[in-house]
Amino acid sequence: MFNQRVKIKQLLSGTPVGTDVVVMGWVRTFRNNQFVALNDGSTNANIQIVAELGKFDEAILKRITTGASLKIKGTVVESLGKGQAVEVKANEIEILGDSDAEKYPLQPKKHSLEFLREKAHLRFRTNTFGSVFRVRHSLAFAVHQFFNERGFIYLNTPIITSSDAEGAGEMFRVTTLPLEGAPKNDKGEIDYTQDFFGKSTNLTVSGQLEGELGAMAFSEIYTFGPTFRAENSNTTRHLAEFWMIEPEMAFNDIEDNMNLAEAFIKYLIEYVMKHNEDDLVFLDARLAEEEKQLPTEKRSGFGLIEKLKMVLENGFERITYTEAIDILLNSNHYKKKKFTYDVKWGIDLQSEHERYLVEQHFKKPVIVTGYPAAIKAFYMRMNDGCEPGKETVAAMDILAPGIGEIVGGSQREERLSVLEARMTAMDIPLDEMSWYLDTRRFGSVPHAGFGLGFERMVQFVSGMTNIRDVIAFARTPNNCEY
RNA sequence: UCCUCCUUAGCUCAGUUGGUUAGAGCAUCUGACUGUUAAUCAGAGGGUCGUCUGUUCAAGUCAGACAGGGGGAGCCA
Repeated sequence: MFNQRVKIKQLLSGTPVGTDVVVMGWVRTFRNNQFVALNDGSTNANIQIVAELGKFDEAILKRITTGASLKIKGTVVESLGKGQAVEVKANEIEILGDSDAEKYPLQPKKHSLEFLREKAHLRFRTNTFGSVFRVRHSLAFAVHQFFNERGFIYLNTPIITSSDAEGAGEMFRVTTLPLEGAPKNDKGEIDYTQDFFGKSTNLTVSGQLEGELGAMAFSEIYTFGPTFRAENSNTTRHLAEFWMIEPEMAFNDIEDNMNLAEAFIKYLIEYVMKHNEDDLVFLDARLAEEEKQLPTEKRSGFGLIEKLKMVLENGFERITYTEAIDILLNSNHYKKKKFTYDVKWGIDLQSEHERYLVEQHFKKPVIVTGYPAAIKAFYMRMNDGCEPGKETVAAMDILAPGIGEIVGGSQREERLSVLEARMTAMDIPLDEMSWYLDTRRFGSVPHAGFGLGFERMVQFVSGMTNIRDVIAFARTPNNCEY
């Protein structure tokens, strides 16, 4: 058996002095021809390997370069140096893989995130991305644990869909038809009956509609999978391929929905604070360093861990859309005409408005409910007793400081006639959506759900400002390396 | 897609009003040192100044187009 090694995280957290160990990892630095800082990704902390002078061949020592992989047999000893409590005194050094020092792009120094983005295949070996992706893993694990503890069924909704009624964004087409000379029908349009599925298909933009079908049997389900949007979005918070978590709960209304979403976000944060303390401490310091470079007015004013604690300790502010508009209209910001976009009832809130509410006014996450029906999707439940012309739906968005919309959800329209009327008004073909409408025909119940953008959650918890730095291989317009 | 800024050594960046042979730190290589902590010290190599076109006696520097990237907006999660 090759692998009898001890992971560095475990080694550093209490392997007794005097133990013989096997350690493997990649060289971060090699100092003084004697001291190797070795890292295996289990933690940002390195184990110091000591190669005593004269004990090893010069030829072997020459091959210990940044990025090379080593297998070390040695003994755990108390360190004579100051930087670490223990170190491994090497008896055997095996070079598993060489790393040409002239070509290896990562140096023991600070690199820009932009540079590392172009070296996405190697950036996992840096402290920042080590921490980010360990935090991402913990968040993913916590997602499953949270729902599992509450009896939710993990439902895998399809990646390829024929439904194009969702309206969540531009879609990527899935086809096996040739680009040149695709078969045409009598109308001169591409004949999708000859395509692989016998119809036009796309990559999913949301698993929600299928998720609702599951909720109508299991009571509570969640999805957690990749989602695709072919929007030409070039921002720090959009990806063409991203991961989304979409719980859907029967016998739940909009308030239950908000309660669950808030509990969920807090659970995720709490989990990471408990299991990734070292990584958060590192990311906290990294963010503080980054913010030092910013002009004062762009700084968040508090640290990463401080922010996460504040979210855990304080409830999310809950306001209606109408209240949000009033707050904006009464703000000095508005009176001094500092908003680029005008504020009045009926508009979709612009990011500057959301940011004002979250970052200036409340200074904590805000849940906005009761949006105008005209600006929201067909499946959201019409609120009863609205003033004519001011119809609202039971929608809710959770806005987070620095990220903006992190959750979008709603109570769904369970009344068949109301839903059909809305779909007709919005030109959504009822016959194609018959399978969806069946949920309202056969034992319809009040139900609700939401979508949480996983990468935005990772951004929020890690403090990374660009979404491309919290997914392993980012897909954005004009960028599909690896 | 729109607005805006940027592109000089492997990386991070200087480069004055257009003017001789384009610099620094880190990295790399060579040597020294040997309990170092992004080791230190000495020396060396390393550049089609994003690409193309133009203005000019002369362009890293000025202008235009294109490409790539950052930030912001819209769309949203």
